Amino acid sequence: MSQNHRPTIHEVAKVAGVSISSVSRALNGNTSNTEMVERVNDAVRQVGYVPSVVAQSLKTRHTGQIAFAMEDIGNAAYLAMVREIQPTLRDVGYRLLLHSTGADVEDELGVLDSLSQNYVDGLVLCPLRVTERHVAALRDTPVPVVVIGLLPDDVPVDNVRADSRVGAGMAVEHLYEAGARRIGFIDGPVDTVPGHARYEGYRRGLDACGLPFDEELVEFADFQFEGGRHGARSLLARTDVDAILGANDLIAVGALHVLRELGRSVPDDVRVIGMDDTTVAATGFPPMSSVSLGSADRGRIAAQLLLRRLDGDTSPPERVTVPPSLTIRESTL
Amino acid sequence: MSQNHRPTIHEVAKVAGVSISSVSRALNGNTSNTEMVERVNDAVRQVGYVPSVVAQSLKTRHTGQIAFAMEDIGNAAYLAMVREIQPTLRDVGYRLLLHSTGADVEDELGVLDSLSQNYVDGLVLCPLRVTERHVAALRDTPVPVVVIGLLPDDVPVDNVRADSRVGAGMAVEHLYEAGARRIGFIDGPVDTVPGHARYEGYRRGLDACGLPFDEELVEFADFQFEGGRHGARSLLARTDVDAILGANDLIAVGALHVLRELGRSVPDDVRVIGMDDTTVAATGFPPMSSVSLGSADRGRIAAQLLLRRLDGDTSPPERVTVPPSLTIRESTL
DNA sequence: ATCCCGGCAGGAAACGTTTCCGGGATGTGC
DNA sequence: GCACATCCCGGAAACGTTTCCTGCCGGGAT
Repeated sequence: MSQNHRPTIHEVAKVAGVSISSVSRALNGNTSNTEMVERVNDAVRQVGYVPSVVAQSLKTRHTGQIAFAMEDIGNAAYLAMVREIQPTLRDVGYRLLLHSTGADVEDELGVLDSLSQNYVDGLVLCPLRVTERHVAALRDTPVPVVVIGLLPDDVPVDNVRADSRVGAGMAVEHLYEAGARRIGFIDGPVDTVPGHARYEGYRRGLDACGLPFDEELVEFADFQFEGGRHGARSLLARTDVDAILGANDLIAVGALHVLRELGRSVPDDVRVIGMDDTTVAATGFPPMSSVSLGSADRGRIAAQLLLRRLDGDTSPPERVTVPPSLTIRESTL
Repeated sequence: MSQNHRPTIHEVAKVAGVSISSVSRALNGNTSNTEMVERVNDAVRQVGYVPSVVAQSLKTRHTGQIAFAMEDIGNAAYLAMVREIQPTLRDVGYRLLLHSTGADVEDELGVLDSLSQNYVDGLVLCPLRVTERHVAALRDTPVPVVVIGLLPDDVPVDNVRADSRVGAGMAVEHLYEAGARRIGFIDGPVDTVPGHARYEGYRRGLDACGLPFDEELVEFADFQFEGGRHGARSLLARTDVDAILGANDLIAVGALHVLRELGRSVPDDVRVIGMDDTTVAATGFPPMSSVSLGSADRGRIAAQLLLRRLDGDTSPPERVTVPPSLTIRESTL
C-alpha cells in the first residue's frame, strides 16, 4: 500500500525524451532501433514503470484471462483438471479464473452470460446438466468455450468428454473376470449426467458378461463418502453381493468401510472398485482399484483446445473422447 | 462466437435518446428520475447491452478481481481454503484468480511483482518461505495483501496463521494420554515453514509430557503419501514405536499402510495421528485422528480481512491466529 | 416580475494503452 | 543533384466507461 500514483507510459516517454508511441513500440518489440529500445528500457527501470493490463486489455480487446467453471473445486475430478489447466495456461501467459458454481444451474448460466462482459478471453466449462438455455448461450458465445462433459452433437463448441459409460462397463467386466457374480452398484443421483451414464454402463457391463440385471443390486446415493456408507448399508441389508462398484471413489471407499464394519473381507469376500482414480482410492485400505476417467488428461486437452481457438483456429468444433482405463489395486485381486 | 460488435453505452444512449452520461448514471443508480431509468433499461434490453468490465476497471481503478496464490491447489489444506475464499468473495461480487506457483519461490515473487499491473484489487498469499524480497515486496504493495502463514511481526500486512506448533504439541499430548511412550514423528522437509513449526511442536509436546527426545524417532519425508510410506519404513526398520505422528494426513496415512503391511495393528499396537484433518483422514482405515489446523477458517478469515481493506479500512494490520483442535477417530482410541 | 437556487442532463475530459497516419529525415538509383 | 522509396518517430484517435463541469430549466422567495 504505497505511492498514490503509479507511473504511466507518459512518464516513461518524458524521461526517455521520446513519444509515448515510441515507448509502446519499444516495449512491444515493434521497433528495430536498438538505441531507442535501450533508452526506453532505461527510463522504464528508472521510473519503475509497469504497464497497466487493464488499459492494454481495453485497447487490444483481450484480457489474458481464462475462466474455468465447475460445480465444486472440492470434487477430486475437477481438482485434477485444474491442476493441469492452470500450468498449461500459465505457461503461455494466461491467468486462470475459478468459478465454483455450486449445485446451482442458475449460477452456471450466469457464468455463461457474464462472458459478454469481456473479462476473459475464453472459458472451460464443466456443466452439471445441459439445458436448452445452456445450448442457446453456447451457440452464440462472445468468446471461445470448451465444454468438458456430454454435449449435444449440434452445439458448435469444442468438447472433451470421458466415457464413463464404457468405464463402468469395464469395471463390471473386470469384477466378473475376478470371479464376481453378484455385483452391487452404488450410483450417484441418477438425474445427473455422470450418474445416468454410469448406470447405463453398469447395465451394459452386466449384459456383456451374461449376468442378469437385478434392481435389488442397485443403490443411489450422493457422490460422497457418507453417501457411499449409507448406500452400502442399505444394499447389504437388503441382499448379498460378492462385489461392489461405486460410481466414484468416495462412494466406493464408503462401501469399503461398511464392509469392514460388517466383518466382510475385501477382496476375499467382496471385491470393490471405484471410479475416477483419485487419491482416496490409492490411500484407502486396502488400496482400491478404480476406473480412471482421465480427468487430468481431459483438463489438459480442454486447455489446449481453447488455446488453439485463441490462436485463431477456426476449424470445425472438435470432439475428443478420453478413453477410460483400469487401475487395478488390491481391492479386486 | 458471434456478432462482431457488442453494443456499447453509446448505442444505448442513442436508442434511449439520451446522453451517455445519463445512461451511465441510470445504470449505476445515480439518478432519481425514474422515467429516465426506465427508458435506459428498455434501451439496454433492446440492444442487449452488457457493460465492459475492462473499460469500467480502467476508469474506476478497480477490477473486481482478487488473486489467491499458493504452492499447489492439489494440497488439501489449500483446497480447503479456496473452497471458503471463493464463495466469500463471490457473494460480494469479486472474481477469484488462482495462482499455483509450484515449488518455485521465483514464481511466488513474480505474483507479488505482477500486482503492479493492477489486474487485481487484492491478494491472498500463502508463501512457501518468507524471504527478504518477500518482505520488501509486501512492504509497499500496490494493493492490499493478506498473508496466510508465518510472517515477521514488522511486516505491515494482515496475517492469519495456524499454530501448527501448538497443534503438533497437542497431538503428542493426546498420544501420550492414550498411553503412548515412544512416539515416532514423520515430518515434512524441515526447511519449510510448516515442517519446522511441527518439528518444534513435536519437541515441546514431548517436553510437556516429560518424554525424552530421541532423534531416532524422527524421520523427514515429502508431504505426500509416498513420503509417508518411505518415512515409516525407515523409521520402523530402525526402531520401534507405539505411536506415530505424521506432519500431515497424507504422511500419516502412508504410515498407516506400512504398519498394516508389517502386521502391526492400529490403534492397538501403534496409534497414528495426522495433521490438517482432510478427507483422507476420515476415509483412511481405520478412520484416522488428525489435528485440524482450521484451513477452511483461515481461508474465510483471510478473505474477510481482505474485503475489509478493500472497503477502505485503514486500521493497523491485523494478526489472527486460528487455534488448532483435535479430531479424534479410531486410530488413536 | 425578477432574482436566485437547486436539480438535472449533456458535453467533454480522463483513465492508460495501442495503432493508424503523416511528415521529416535518410538512403538509393539514376 | 534530383526524384523517389523507405524508414522512424511523433501526434492523435480510439478502446468503453465514469465523472466533472457547465448550462438550462423550473420553482420559490422577494
